[in-house]
Amino acid sequence: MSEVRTRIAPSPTGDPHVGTAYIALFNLCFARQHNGKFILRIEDTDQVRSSKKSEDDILKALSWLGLIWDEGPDKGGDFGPYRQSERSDIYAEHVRRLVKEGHAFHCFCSEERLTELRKQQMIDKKPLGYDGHCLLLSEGEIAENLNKNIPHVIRMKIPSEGCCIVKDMLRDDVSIEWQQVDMQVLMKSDGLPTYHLANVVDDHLMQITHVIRGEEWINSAPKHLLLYQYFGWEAPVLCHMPLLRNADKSKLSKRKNPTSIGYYQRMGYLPEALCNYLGMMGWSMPDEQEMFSLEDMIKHFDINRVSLGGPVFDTEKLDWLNGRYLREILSDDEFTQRFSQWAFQPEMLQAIVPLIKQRVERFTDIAPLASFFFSGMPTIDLQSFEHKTLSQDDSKRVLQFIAWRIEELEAWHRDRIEQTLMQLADSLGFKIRDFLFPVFIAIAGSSVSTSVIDSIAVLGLDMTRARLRHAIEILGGVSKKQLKNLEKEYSALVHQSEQS
RNA sequence: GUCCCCUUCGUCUAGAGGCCUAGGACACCUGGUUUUCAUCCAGGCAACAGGGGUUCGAAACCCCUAGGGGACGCCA
Repeated sequence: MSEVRTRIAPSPTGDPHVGTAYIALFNLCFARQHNGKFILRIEDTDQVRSSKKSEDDILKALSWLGLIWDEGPDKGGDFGPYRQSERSDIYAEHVRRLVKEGHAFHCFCSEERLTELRKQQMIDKKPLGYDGHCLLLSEGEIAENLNKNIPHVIRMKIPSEGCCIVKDMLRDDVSIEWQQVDMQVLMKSDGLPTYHLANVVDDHLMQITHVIRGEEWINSAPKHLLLYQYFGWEAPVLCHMPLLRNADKSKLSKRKNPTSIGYYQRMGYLPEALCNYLGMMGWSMPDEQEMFSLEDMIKHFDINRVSLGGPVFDTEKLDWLNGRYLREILSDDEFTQRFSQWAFQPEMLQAIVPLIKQRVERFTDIAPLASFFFSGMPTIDLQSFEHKTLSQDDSKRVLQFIAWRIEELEAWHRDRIEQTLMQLADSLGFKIRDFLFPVFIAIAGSSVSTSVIDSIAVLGLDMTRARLRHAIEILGGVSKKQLKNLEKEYSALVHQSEQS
């Protein structure tokens, strides 16, 4: 049998996600266990949302966790380039081939038509998907449309009947009717491929033998399998892992949980502890040992020990594990070293110094003033939020709106944050000073502190959101009913500001 | 709405028809150690979603029901 090759294929559209690390870990273990290779490929075909910054962050985060790849955009390999944006020609060529061989077709349908179509399908209680409108176009009409430069996409053809059997390493064969499968867009109107096409082409060209990915992909597996068939390629073995969950069992999301790897780094978790913890999500060592290194995991890895129930990503056990690493594994010297590495990161200090410099008279003033940058959640209670004009409900509302507002920011820059907060204060009709009061408490634990906007910029999205959420909980939390009302008010607010 | 997947203590899990009166761990509670606290140690609480089969025997295999989740984008 040929060499085992697995891959992780993150899309650089935000902060590095623990889910990415989770899937990377299992791909890495599987590959290593079979003396195979583990590949990192960047799926940046979404031109609008992808960024180089995010790509760099992902590479850094995975390295920090010790999840090292053998081939990737930064270290090359025999099957490059490993960044999909650099492989456009390859996809274009493959799409041409599919069209020529009659497996794919041009589609000139407008967005409006598609939206309308979906609406109608919903009413008719039919599966949602493309209706094959452009399939009826004659060659002449297609040529004419192309000549006129009408924007178009390429869609794949799907058998009209029968069903597709998806084999999976972890479960029984999954059978999905072709009628349920959409005529997926393979190439967007910007000429770039969609995930489905790029993924299949790359996995084949990069000789990936085992695709270990999240369960969310099961339903699109038929499309992928069909593409392999169209191309006449052998499909890799598929394996769909359970999804990491929020406490309410929904798919792990940043709205309900901190999901960025950077957050856990900043919260003072050791990479080996986080890695260990991810390893016990849906998997266990044969002897049920709970503390194990990446090497241990690779050595004893058995993909069949993956259990299918979606594990709740609950940090209580991570806390306990991390504590054990800290006090049982690290020697005093190592502890010292690791702690100073964590605490004295030049980047972080350089960001903080300008904020505190003008407020100190001695170095001893620094710790009390800046400790909140290095802490987890601030110690605050209901009394902390007492204010002469702002009620606790006001505070709660302000914090909730800010939490929602900042997650919509496309870039995390001080000025953007400031602008956003000012706008929000304005549209809520609060004085800036009053408006920022609960924010100070939530972020710094005190209203006597460095600029809260700069502090937010330094702390980052996930840490900020975690503190806002923490503060909201202290203020009594938000009931379902309240949440509904707040959401209503919020969307009205956003609507209003969009119009002005 | 349509389809797909999943279901063991609150949480992570063990369990491959008899070792199951269901084991371990976190959390929680109690006690001990400790000048305090933490650590550490000892103990306790706590689950096979429900119903029907198959079988001498079911947590495990099959069916139904319920619950949860996911997918249904020119996002990945």
